[in-house]
Amino acid sequence: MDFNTLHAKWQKVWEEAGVFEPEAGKGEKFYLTAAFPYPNSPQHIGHARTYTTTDIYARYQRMRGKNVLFPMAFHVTGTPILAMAKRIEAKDKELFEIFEKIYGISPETTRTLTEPRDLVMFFSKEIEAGMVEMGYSIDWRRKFYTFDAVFNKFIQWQFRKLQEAGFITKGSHPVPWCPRDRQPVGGHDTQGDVDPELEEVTAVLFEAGEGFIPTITYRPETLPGVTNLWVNPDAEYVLANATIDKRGKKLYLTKEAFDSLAHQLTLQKIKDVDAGQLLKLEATHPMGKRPIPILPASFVDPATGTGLVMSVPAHAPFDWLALRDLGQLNAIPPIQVLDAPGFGSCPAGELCARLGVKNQQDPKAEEATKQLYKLEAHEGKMKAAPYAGMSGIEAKEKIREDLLAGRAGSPAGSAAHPQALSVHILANAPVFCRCGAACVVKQVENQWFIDYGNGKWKEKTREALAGMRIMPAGLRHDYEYTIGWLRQKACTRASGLGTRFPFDESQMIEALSDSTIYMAFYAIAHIAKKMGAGKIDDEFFDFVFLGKEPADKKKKIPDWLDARREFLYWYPLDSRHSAHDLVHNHLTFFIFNHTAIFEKRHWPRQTVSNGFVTMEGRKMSKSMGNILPLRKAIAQYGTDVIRFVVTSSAELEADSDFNRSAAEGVIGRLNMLENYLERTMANNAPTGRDRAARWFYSRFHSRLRDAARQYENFELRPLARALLYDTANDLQWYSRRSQTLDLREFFEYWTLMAAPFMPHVAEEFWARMGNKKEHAKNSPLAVSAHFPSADEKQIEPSLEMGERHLQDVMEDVRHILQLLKREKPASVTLIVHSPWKMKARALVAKHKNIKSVMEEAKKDAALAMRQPQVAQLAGKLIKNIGSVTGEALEAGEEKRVLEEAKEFLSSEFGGAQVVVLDENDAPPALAAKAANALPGKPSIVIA
RNA sequence: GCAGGGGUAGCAAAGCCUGGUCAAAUGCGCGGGGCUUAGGACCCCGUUCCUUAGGGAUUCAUGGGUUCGAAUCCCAUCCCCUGCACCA
Repeated sequence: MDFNTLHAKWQKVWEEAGVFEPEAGKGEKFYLTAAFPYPNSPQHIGHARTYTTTDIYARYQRMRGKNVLFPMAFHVTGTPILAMAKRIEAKDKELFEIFEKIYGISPETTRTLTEPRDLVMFFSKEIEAGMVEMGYSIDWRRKFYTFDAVFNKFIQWQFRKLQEAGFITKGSHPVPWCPRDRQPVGGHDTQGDVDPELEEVTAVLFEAGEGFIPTITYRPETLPGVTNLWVNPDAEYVLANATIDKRGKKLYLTKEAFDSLAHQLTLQKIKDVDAGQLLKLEATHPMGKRPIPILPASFVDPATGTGLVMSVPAHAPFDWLALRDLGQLNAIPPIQVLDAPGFGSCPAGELCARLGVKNQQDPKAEEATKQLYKLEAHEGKMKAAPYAGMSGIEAKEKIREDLLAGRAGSPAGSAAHPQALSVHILANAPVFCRCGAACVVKQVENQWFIDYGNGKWKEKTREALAGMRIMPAGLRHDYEYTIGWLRQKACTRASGLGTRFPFDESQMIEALSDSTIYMAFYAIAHIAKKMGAGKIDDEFFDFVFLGKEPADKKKKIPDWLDARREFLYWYPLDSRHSAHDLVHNHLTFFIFNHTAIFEKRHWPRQTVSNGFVTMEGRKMSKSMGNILPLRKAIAQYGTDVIRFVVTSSAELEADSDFNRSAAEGVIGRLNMLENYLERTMANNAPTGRDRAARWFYSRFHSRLRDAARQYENFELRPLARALLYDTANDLQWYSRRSQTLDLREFFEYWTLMAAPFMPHVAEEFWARMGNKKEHAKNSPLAVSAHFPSADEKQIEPSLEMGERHLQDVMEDVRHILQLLKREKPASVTLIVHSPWKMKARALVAKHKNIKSVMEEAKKDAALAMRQPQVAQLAGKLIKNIGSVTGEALEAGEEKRVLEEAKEFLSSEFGGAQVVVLDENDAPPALAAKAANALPGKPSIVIA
């Protein structure tokens, strides 16, 4: 089959028939959407997973007779496209290389894409073409871009609604920041695409000299154990005035720390301070007011934190090592704060000794630190009041709180000055901006938020969630958890494409905030586009989405009514699809915002999240260069093959793998099916339903029976397996077993069963079978045919069991031949057990112990007369009790199966004579053998 | 740290909820055979170890437990993966 001509051929037919352009109001609707793409590069096979899953569902629902709407648009909001355009303008070598090597875009083409809008149009066209080639049943009439003027109006309306509801707030907020570009940095702005990670830490303030020495720590709970502070003797320090809570406070910092922290604290330099001067000072412990000496240490990095470090030698291996290196361990004895199991009064020292850590430069010091932190956090018990008895983790939180409130160590709990500051750092520092500057943390003022922390809103969202179907079901917990911890979400940025923030037009609404209710916009997108942005205002949206009458009734022109009708018809959204990484943000925001804006009857009904796609078992990444662009894959393997592999090689929630051999396996089986179809259509195939044919149809119809449920529940992997692999194996067995080839009925049903997965192949098969169908309900096109239900009359479990029995017997015969090292036996005699053995088997299955079996056996004439044999048989059966509890072939059926298969068995065993006997009819010479026959296991005699 | 998922034969991956028919599906890989001038494709058989009659032994991260019986249930331990936001 030539897949490339196949998809073009049928897509044209579908387009002409307009099957993907549903009209509102026609019958029962089904509305589903998938997360729209961000067009900053062509899509790869990973993107195909979500869209194909969505499309399979759409096609299935269409075959259930629903009026299905599956629209698509482009999400151009945000900064990455701007950043990319800039890089192209700067002739960024790496980017040009990625475009050329991975996506096959020539440098000449790339060079022209310096305008963000051109970039968007270039890639969105590419993506759209790929989606069309994939056969997605999308209604493209509703396409839009999130920078379209009409869409801007819609989003501004949404934000005014949020504002009215009290969900928009303003405040300050820490962000990763490039001091040179004076812009926030995301992962796409950094060298090596590193995501800057923010972390909140505690800077403890020690009074010293003219002001305070701030030291940043992850372990405030060890503060009572501070014996000294560390200063890097080679670093340059400054004294700076910091404004904290509108009060000035003088802080000592390294120059590097000053430059970095100035972005999140209000700092003014007062003067330079020599490290030597600092070393002469003495600090005061914030909790006990005891004097703390200041000592030199080389391990202190001037660029990390404040460039000054507190020393807790009892619990921090580095501190202990540094003190030892200075020879000060005796002069400054460690102070124990936590009791840890297996350790004495100085865990850090003891651990360093155990691990043989040489000095503060030894890499093993790092390991010791990790080990000890982990142990003490969980199993450590605080010694000092008022924290005595708390674990390390509990104390950490408590002490931090007390320090920030200025009440640590003061029994009265009097809130004086804060004894510590909360500071953000880059946990994975150093991170460099593409411009080369090291990134810092900036406290952005006047930042706008959507307040997902609002309790009432959370409640409403939980209510919406409770009414939704979540696929896979296990993710419900994740949604609940996310709703719980969501707080204020920064919703604006200084730059980017998209929509201007209505309450501060200098700000742009960021990407996760303008994509929460756009599914409603699709419903009216084609009408809004026609009307134009100039004719659209808040009253329009109020009317269309909320049913609120405009002040001036004359505004309600037909377009308004049409839009309202479309919205009421399509909403609520029946199914929302995305990859599972969006559960924690987008999908939860989506539920939140629906409850904020829309009436309850318009809240969403379902979300479906799928895993990613790996390439030959490895994660796809630019750096590994193993990204397979979708359109390249289509050209190579064909649309339906990709659709099938990406959706069926793993459970919905797991990552699926795309690999050559899987794709080739699918192609091979499709070719085989096509081959069978040709033979079926050739009309000279011997028809008629022998035992093997009935077995085949029994199996097929039970699969078909399960298929509807599997489509509905996204059990695509087992469904796909049944559809292709198991069915192919059955076909092979059928054709090996039987002289007939009666597959017309199979193909009519199979084609429709496979159509959601492989619409092009299905359409082709459907057409080749002619326009008169003999079994399934006919329809001019498979795409709009009715999904068939199974013919349950053809499902015969005993037939399947019989065939299974035949295979078991064949396996046993083969095993024996192997042991005998024989290839061509002269004869194979199969001796079927006596009827009384079935009775005995039933008793064993019931009682599961010999004693009861024998008691029951006495009551049965046939068994009572041969008690010793019954006992022996029961003993044998009980040894393998599992095989007895299952169903067995009825009496007589076992022999019938073998009798009917004699000829087949003979040909399978090199023409041997095959004889089937009853145990009672066995000749005396075989009597001993015959006695071994068991239900389900005939005695086999090979000669 | 918090939350979630996982560790099964050479690899991938089912089975686990509802214990027994599980030496454990299926696909790939590998070995043998058939077909073929040969190769490929395709078909058949095999793929823990032992076994000249369909049998036996030891396996499902590790260690314990429950049970007549555990890959499946319970406890503990070790290891791996993902997300934790202002970023699409």
